[in-house]
Amino acid sequence: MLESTIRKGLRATGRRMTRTRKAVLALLECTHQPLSASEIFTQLQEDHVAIDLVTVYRTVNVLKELGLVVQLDLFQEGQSRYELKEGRKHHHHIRCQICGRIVDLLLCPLKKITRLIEERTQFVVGDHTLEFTGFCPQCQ
Amino acid sequence: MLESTIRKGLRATGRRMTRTRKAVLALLECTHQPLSASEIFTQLQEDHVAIDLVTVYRTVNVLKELGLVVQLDLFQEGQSRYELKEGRKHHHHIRCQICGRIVDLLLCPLKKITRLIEERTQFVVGDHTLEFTGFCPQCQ
DNA sequence: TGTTATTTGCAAGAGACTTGCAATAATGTG
DNA sequence: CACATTATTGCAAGTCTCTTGCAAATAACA
Repeated sequence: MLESTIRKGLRATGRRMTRTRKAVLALLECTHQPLSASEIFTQLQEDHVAIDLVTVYRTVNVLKELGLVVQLDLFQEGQSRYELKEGRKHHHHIRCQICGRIVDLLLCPLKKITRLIEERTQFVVGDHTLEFTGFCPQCQ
Repeated sequence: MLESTIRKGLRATGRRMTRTRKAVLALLECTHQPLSASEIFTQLQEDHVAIDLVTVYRTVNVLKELGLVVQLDLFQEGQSRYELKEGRKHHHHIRCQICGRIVDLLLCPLKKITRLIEERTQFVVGDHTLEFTGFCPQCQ
């Protein structure tokens, strides 16, 4: 996404475009895997971007609030991952239990299910998580 | 489940039936919500059962290894919950965002989806999580 | 009842994430 | 462009969930 557009989004909520926010956005933009905070931290260090892990956490939270980034909680990983939204459709993931690779599943089969659940439970369904684990072609 | 059956399962792996294991099992048996370790701890304290939080963690892990208990990681809760398996079918949950109440969804709509994912990704699919949040009838 | 190995409680540690605060840097104004 | 203002950063320390080490307690079984 255009930096100026993001800058406007930040300004609209009284925030500023900073060196570190640019760096995190750029990293998420060129990475095709959802990254954890510590992975973002490590990768930026390798890229010689000075940033603190605390700032990574604060940055992904801001980007999440702005709706630029989605937070994923994958199956028993014990940490969150973040990926750029960038106009992408809501989707789910499968993670290889061996190598940890995460692949997007370009579908969400839950629309009918959601309606069924609302009928049966009388809940108003908000959000859902659906994540798979398994063995990828290389690790089988 | 019968205590003697569980005792046999424990013995078969060189383990023992203890006061604390009985207490955790009994609590899970009479509770109709998946409980977190700290909830188990607090509830047992109120019931005047002397137990350490560490022992709760160790106990639920043993019961999980024996296949007596299922570990749930609900949507962005930051803690695991445990519920008795007791011959119950695989199922999912919905949690109220306001009051935290958890309701069982007595269905799993993912068999066809799993096959579709295996075809498309060439993964061998192992496990999955599917959890919903929303607003329960009382909190709407 | 006694022997032995498992289990427990306590203290301490690990890992993910948050908060307080002073120093730093982005903004937009003159 | 320089300045004043206010958000942001880095550091230290704290929180929370969960794990590990170890000596003392207890279950199992002869």
